[in-house]
Amino acid sequence: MSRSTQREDHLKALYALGGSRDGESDWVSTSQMAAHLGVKPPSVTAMVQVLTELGWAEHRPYHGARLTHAGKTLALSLVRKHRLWETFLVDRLGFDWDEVHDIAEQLEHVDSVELVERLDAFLGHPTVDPHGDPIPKHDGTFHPRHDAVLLAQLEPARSCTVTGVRGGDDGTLSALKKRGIGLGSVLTDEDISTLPAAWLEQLWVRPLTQTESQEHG
Amino acid sequence: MSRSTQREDHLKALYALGGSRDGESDWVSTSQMAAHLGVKPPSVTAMVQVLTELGWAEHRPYHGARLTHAGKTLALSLVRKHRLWETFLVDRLGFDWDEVHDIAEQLEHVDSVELVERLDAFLGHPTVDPHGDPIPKHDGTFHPRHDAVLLAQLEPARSCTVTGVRGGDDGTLSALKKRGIGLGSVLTDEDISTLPAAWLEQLWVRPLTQTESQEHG
DNA sequence: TGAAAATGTTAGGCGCGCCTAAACCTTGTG
DNA sequence: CACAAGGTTTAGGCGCGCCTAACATTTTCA
Repeated sequence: MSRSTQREDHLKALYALGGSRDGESDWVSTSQMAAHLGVKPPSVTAMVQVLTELGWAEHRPYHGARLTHAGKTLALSLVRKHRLWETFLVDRLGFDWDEVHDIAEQLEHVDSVELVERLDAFLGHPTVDPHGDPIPKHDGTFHPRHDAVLLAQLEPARSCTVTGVRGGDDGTLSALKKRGIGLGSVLTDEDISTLPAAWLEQLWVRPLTQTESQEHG
Repeated sequence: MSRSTQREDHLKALYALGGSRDGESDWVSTSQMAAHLGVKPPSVTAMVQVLTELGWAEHRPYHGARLTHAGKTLALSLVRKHRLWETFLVDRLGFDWDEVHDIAEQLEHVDSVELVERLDAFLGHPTVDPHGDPIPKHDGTFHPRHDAVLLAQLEPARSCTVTGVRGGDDGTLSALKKRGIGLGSVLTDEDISTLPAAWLEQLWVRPLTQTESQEHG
């Protein structure tokens, strides 16, 4: 890996585990990060110290680390790259959505601003990736996830359409694929009751309007 | 860089400097490789020893190294990846041919057989890259460079069309671009006499037929 | 509240790829 | 044919990211 690949991965972990809020990022423990990255905690401590020196994170020993504003900007640019590549792999190369994560992981570390911007244009400036996750724009802002709620929060006896998958490890994705569930799939009340409970917290959905429901009645 | 990126780079250097022949590869000195790779000779010696243990190269101490058959197969698959990515960057993303080498260099180390094959299909199974260099097929064979000769070998007073650039460092490529020379450019006898002498050994061309010449008369 | 358990950091060591310096061929020439 | 000159390999050391073991702090709960 290039000198900075590991830094980038730690930055992304910090973002993934604590950085989602609009305002400040949450404090994240080094063991959380270690688990996420497949590495032991002392390695994370060392790396977090490097990130701190670079001005990308703050570290409160024994309490955790979080991104600075600069770090968050950088993390967003990595997320952007990752999601653009996933979009390319699925939309243009025909991969299934559960096959692209590892490849995108590698592609995202390719260092060229020009490449990202041209890829974005080539793909038609997409706003969501194949898992329904929003793609940050060049300036770090998002197209927000409009009407979507987690399936668990959906009002009872309501049909809905799938707009995204939270977390999105390849195992879950391929299980979803096996049941024929993808972006845009419509789930009726009955469908929902047969789903594994774990998925209730993972599926982003948009409630269907009356008229839409009737079309699928 | 991933653990094997360096191995791959040494393999490619070995191929680039000595492995072009159809039969056996030529012996290449460690200093040649070092210069090519931008490292010092002792580093190359160490790496060549690793490649030897892996069965990808042979090493005659104080004389040089060369690829084994297995090593050559691997090197060809790297060349294939590199040229497919260059094709993608130029044909699909609209890069100029002198901008793509460094990016392709990074992309080529992405590890996924499936990715390469899908990229190949997406590009329509191209046989030459944007510099006119042939793209090895999956099985390691080439579409040979049919009628092409080096410009230096062109019979006098003959017009020709450019089919490739040998070597192809970005400096030469951008100089060619500045003079409006690209793949498919037609060079008349007069054009040729005004070119820098160095280019005579770098440009692959195909002589024009009588009829073709008249069209450009 | 104060010890045990859980969590986090520091110390020290390892592999990898790189370097410089020193020892080692090979080759070309007197 | 010996020896100087040049290129090549071996020796030894460094930075980076990772590990385990030992030490420090926070948290939990009797």
